[in-house]
Amino acid sequence: MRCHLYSQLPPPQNADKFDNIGNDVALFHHMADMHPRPSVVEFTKILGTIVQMKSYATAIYLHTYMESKGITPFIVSLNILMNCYCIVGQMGFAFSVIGKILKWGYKPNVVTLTTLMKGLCANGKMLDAVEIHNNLRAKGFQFDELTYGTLINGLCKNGQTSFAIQMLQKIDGPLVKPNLVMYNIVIDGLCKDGFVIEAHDLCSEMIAQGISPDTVTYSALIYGLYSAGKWSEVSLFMSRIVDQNISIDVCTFNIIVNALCKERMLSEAHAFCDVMIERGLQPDIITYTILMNGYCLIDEVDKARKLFDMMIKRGLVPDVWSYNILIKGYCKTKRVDEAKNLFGDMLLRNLGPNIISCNTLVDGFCKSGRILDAWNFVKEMPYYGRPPDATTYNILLAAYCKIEHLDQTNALFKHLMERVLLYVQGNMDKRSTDVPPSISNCMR
DNA sequence: CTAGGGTTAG
Repeated sequence: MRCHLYSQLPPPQNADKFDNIGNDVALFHHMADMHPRPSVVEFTKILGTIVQMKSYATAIYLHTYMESKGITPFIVSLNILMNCYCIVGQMGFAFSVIGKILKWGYKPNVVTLTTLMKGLCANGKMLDAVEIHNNLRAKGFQFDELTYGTLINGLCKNGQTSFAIQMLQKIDGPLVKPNLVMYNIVIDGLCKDGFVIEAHDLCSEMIAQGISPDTVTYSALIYGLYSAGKWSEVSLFMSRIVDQNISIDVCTFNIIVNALCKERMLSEAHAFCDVMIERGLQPDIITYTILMNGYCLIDEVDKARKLFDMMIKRGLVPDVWSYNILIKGYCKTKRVDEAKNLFGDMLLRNLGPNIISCNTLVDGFCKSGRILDAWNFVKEMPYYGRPPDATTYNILLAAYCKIEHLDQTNALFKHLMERVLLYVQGNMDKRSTDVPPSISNCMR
């Protein structure tokens, strides 16, 4: 079976990004053959550029290549290598970089250890990170403010906000002091945990310490206040921001606009966008997506579509999220064919889909009573690079049970159960290999 | 002179 939507896919739009990396790789190879050879600092600069472009595997490869060419790495290039292994989740290799550092006669420095700890925090080894800190601290190793920022963030993101607060209070020494970034992380953590009052108190404490809140602080607090339904406080903040001309960025505006949209206050949301534009800030793709979501929430899909088209006219490239919101809006108002058209549009422009786009459509077909269309679409999904997952089968089963009152002799139901069984078995054999590698690389 | 910490939408 072949799907024509898939065969019409244009070449990947990030092709020139690959070219840039290709240039860097070629330059790196070329430099390795030059006489006299450039210093390791020059090689390291290229590694840094490649890491900036998030091509961690390439950076790892080039460092290995460098070593094979007899170029002695130094502490900075090894720290970059450590960071790459941490980001791709290869913590075993990350630890082996410590061995390399010692082998070449260097000592792991504060950057090495901070990078390693960040990797541990991000890969479910929070306790190991804290333990490394405690052990080395007991031996007199001096960490800096970036280390504590990393650890405090790790604690908050791993559901240990109270521990993070303890750490924040404990580090108040002559060499390392709590700074704005640390406070912002904890304030955000408290807000996300639903402790808005405590977050607000911590903010006051921070101000008392002589640290002024910035746009990140305001973002976290406003997000927390509106999540907790504290609307009078949110509007207090908003009017303070407008009256005192407090400098905030697009991100903070987006949080406010989102809060207004969730409350179905679309005209107020538009008014806030105007304030934003008056202050010289351009609405970005997230602003548009938030507004579109607001219109879909009140079933005004055509207004959402208008915004979508306007956004494209302004030269912004929609992403898979903005498509998904509009697809969901069409499905919700039982205009599934328009949703499917948009889905095809997304495919042709090579901007998706992801599994959520697919499941939204499946759900849309089901909710419109078109279970056969839903089923046919599920069969197409592997050709879009998104084979059905557990959610897909949940949607189908729920819809089926509702419509057919669980007639177990029905052929479609039998077929569906077979597929569910296959899916479960497949996941037992090889977890997380849902996406075939061939077409998954252009998806997000 | 090259390396390490924080915020937003489904």
